[in-house]
Amino acid sequence: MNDNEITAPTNFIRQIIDRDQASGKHGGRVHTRFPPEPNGFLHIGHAKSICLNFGIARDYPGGMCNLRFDDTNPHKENQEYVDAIKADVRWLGFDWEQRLFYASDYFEQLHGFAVELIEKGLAYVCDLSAEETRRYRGTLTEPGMPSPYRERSPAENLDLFARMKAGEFEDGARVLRARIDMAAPNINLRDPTLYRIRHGVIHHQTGEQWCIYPMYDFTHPISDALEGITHSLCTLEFEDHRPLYDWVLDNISIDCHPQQIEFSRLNLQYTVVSKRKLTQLVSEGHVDGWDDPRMPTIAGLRRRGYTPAAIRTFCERIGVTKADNSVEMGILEACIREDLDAHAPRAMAVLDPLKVILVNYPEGVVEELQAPCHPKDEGMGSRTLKLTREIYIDRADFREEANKKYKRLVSGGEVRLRNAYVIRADQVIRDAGGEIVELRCSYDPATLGANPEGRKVRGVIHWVSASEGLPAEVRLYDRLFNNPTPDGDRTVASFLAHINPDSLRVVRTAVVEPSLAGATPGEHYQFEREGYFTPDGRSDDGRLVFNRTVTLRDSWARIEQTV
RNA sequence: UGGGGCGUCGCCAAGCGGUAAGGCACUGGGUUUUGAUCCCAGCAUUCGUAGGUUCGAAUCCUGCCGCCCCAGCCA
Repeated sequence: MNDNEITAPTNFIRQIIDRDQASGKHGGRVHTRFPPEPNGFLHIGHAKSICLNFGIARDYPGGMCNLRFDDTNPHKENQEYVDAIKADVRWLGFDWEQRLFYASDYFEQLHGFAVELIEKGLAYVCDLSAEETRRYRGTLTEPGMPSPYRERSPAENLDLFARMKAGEFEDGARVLRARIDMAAPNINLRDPTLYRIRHGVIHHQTGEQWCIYPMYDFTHPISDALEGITHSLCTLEFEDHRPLYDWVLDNISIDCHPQQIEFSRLNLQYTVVSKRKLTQLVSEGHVDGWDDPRMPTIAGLRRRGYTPAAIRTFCERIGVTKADNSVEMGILEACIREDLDAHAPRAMAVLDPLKVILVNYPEGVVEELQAPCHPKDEGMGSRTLKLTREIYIDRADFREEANKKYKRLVSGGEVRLRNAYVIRADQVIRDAGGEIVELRCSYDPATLGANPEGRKVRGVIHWVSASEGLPAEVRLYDRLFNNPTPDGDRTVASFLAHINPDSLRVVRTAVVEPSLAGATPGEHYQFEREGYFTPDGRSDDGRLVFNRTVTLRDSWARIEQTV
């Protein structure tokens, strides 16, 4: 393989499409769709589907991808979710152009196809209760029993279905069912429900126009066909539904038959990617909302400081297969570090301040120093640092004694202040309790942009002026769960048992360099030696607030443990 | 014990009968005013397993084992 060759995304679905293109299937068209149900926020698993569907549309000549809300269950859905989903898809960098659809756009047509099935004797109105229906369905190993209403005439079914639509029956009193095979080994084919009655709900798109709502298995294939979808991509759990998808299209008068292809959903370690569980985290207050930076939602990742490019890279890296998977967080983290390392301007922030007085530095002087915003990208310009007699360094960057592996400040030792001078620790000041409260250091005026002669400094540490620095609140996030598969543990009652109590640490004492005064949400910074951070508005008392996106890789952490 | 899927390095994943890509992680070494980045090197005689077909099998066939999904008037 050539060095410069970029491996284009390849997966079994694209291979199928390649073959279809070669054979002229679908007239050479490639048309996909992303069909979320607006009953929650999009999460990283949806991002995989979005990147797959929109990515295919982008990469094939004339390819298109629709955004379609699968809104057939008004009970759980609402406009807030519709709006959030649209915003998230756009933010991820994808465009459905003029093709924004709702399954509810097709309610009239769907109804017409249901009537057609009834007329053909392929659907019937069933009066069994939900409970009875379940009993009649049989089990995984035993065939079901035909409903007593299965042999109703088309005329009677037509009449009953019309009255269902007219609102004559209560919720649950009757349903419309496909008439397929009650003994089918595939349970989905045992006369599945096509329509149910739902009174008193206001659908976010159709209001109170309907009191009967079509089921997914009936709606989805028809919606796909109506939109001219060529490849209908969905997750593995729908594999068993494919015969039904095909049955619907084979038995109604429609001239398009998309191909359903299933792929495995994403499982991300140390989190949950199930809308039900994410909803529970939000509704029970375990997190602050759908956009809590610990959530694997698109909104949460955005607020955490993830970029669309990083998420897209991630989706490309994890690939698309039919194998069950459990993706390590490390892959997602590597993607965001890669993006931010190249694009985030650098800054200095001290999270756990320890005051340092530069005893030989003049009082009252504010020295302006220029520092590059990026060590490798001069185009990113520079910012002004302000050095004063009193500064802060991080408590972890000083030790009274340490072996040679410790490359920071030690008593009597020298270290460089990043982008500034070399200093030497001369004296440690303690409070009554013996805790170190201040360091007296001397700086070497000859070391600005130059190494000291004849000596070697141990390392480089970051700092912020005590008087010129800005107070800030920094939120340090960790994994939301302390178990790699919180929802796969059958020994606990609920995945909630694995919530990490330390997933959020709020640091209110941080001080950041003055150039960050105008930092705004949506920006990304690398706080040197600390990690990547993104502004998150202001605290109640007006302090800057930063969310930690991800730490820097830290090989010292490992070394330190072995010392 | 019905039906549908899946099993290639710690994780993800190429491979599609010609003799195991790549990424993440990990381990060494180099550069470095971020213990970051970057660079260089190492990291599956083996593809769930047992047979078979073949000059040749991760790729084809058969058996076995393991894991996932399905009994909503959810999607």
